[in-house]
Amino acid sequence: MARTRCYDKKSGLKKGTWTLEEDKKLAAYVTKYGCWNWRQLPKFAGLSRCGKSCRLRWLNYLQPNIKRGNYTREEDQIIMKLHAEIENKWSAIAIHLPGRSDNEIKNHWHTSLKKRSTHELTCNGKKREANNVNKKSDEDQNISPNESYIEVSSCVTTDQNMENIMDAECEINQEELFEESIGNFWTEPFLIDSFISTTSNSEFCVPLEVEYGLFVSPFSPIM
DNA sequence: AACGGTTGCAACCGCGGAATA
DNA sequence: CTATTCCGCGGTTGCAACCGT
Repeated sequence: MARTRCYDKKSGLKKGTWTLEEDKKLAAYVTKYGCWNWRQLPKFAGLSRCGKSCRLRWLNYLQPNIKRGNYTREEDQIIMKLHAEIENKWSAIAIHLPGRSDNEIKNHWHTSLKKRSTHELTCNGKKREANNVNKKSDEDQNISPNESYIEVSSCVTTDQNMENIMDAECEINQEELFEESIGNFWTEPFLIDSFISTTSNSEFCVPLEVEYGLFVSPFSPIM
């Protein structure tokens, strides 16, 4: 599944699959002190990793509100709809799917949704062609080509309710989303709780600014 | 059972933009 | 204004698991 472990002699930094030990260290450190500086963080957290790698690992895997497992039909529909609108803006799409990282969404798109989308486009094309025959009558009834298209594209949205759900989803106030995720962050019992309990604070080196609260990340529990 | 091809996903890489000196 | 540093994003890669023959 994951890459085999390797070591970059040039930089002296480790690459490849993260071990449970590394996960524990990173999760415990970020939870306690926040991500005040990704580049410096691994040094203080006692990790032989580059900052980018730590950031990625945290965002895609260790973050407490991260949702794992199968995508729901709603999630698939949201992704496909947003991708049709804004294309490969994965981070923007991820905003509409709390708990899913941009990387995860991107992977999901490339592995399954892309094929489905292509298939459905083909399917729509055929339907649209067929519908062109009836276009004239639509115009007579003051129905725009778009409306007509939406109507026949049942292949994409077989359930009108789903469309409504998605539209509502898109209108969710971003502040609410943020508050919700922060709320979950602090209140839900997470895997990392056990990490923290098993990782003593004394294992970390902490910059004075962080230690004494001179610098506080907005994501830090110190807040 | 063995093999080769395909799939799913974690992780890396390079680039661009924002922030800072 | 320029140079440098850092972060975030999107594309790509590599590998284990799965599947079909």
